[in-house]
Amino acid sequence: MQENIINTLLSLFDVSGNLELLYKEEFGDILIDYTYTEMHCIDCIGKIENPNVTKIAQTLNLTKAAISKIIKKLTDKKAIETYKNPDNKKETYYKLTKTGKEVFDKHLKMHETWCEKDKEFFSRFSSKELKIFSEILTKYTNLLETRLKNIKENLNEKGV
Amino acid sequence: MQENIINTLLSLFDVSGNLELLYKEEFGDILIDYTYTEMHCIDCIGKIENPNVTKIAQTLNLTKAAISKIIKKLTDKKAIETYKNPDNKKETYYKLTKTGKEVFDKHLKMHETWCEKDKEFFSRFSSKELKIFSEILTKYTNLLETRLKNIKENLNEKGV
DNA sequence: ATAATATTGTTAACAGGTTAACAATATTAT
DNA sequence: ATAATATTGTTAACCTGTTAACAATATTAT
Repeated sequence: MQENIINTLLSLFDVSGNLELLYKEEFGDILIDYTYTEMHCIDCIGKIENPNVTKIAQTLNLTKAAISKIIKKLTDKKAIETYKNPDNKKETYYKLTKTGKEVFDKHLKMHETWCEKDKEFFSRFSSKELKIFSEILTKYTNLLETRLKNIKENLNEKGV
Repeated sequence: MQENIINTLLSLFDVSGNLELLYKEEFGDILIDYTYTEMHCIDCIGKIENPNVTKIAQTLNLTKAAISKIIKKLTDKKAIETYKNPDNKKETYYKLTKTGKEVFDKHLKMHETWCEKDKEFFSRFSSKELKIFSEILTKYTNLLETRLKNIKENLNEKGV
């Protein structure tokens, strides 16, 4: 049984590497002008408080260098614009333009559609079953997340 | 509840994008001379029958171009060598050298260690709970796998 | 106050993948 | 048999991310 679960998890990991493909075929029309990451960056900018390169990078689990480049593209596409805090000359913040807001809304809609599909799938199971599933899944995910976080912190410390 | 599960799945997908990091910190010493994909390529060559670029690509869910490059590196590192079927001038097959076999064995060992850790985690739950978890996880994974397969087939057809 | 340290965001160089075009060989249809 | 089609594996050009080095600014310790 456990062997079984572990193999299934590996398959799931494998599939998840191609989530972008699923997304594209589902929402290709909307995604035409923005890449997967660009859209998530827009989502992030629309959601967090005073987003700057560093915060976005942390949220999306990417490097600042990567975000820096994406920001440039989004600026060129006029999806975002910058603003500053007069007390801080170092940090630059971003907000959505009208265009950016439209993309943001479309993405929200996509996300909902995605969730609907998943919900339909899960509605087949009893709430008791779902509770058990959710509990184990959450604990397993937390385990991996914790391990990852530790590794990343260690890497940073070594960097110092 | 379902919302909850969906979000957890998204977190898990996110983590799974960094599996390589977990692997590296766990098995860094062994991985020093071979990248994550190179190792999986070696694993593949050790496991499948008459492996050629095409088969390996299918197994690892990568393009032939990617495998072609990795094959070159593994050949340079003397981890693999080629052989031919006298009846077929087109296909080239690969097998592990002694060095390659050593890497293969190490990888098997790593995989076992990985499984042990997971098993330890799952041993906390009752077999009834695990059964439910396994069932839902398998069905969900199959759903995604099927959807992905269809998309990839469609892409190929468009290519024709 | 000032020196030491840390943080922010950019850039160049690189890594590892993709797509598209291709030559060589195999397979299929006629 | 031969022509049309498909498959194999390589390559060049590209894309998206990373690491490492950096200038500019903020923060902290003395």
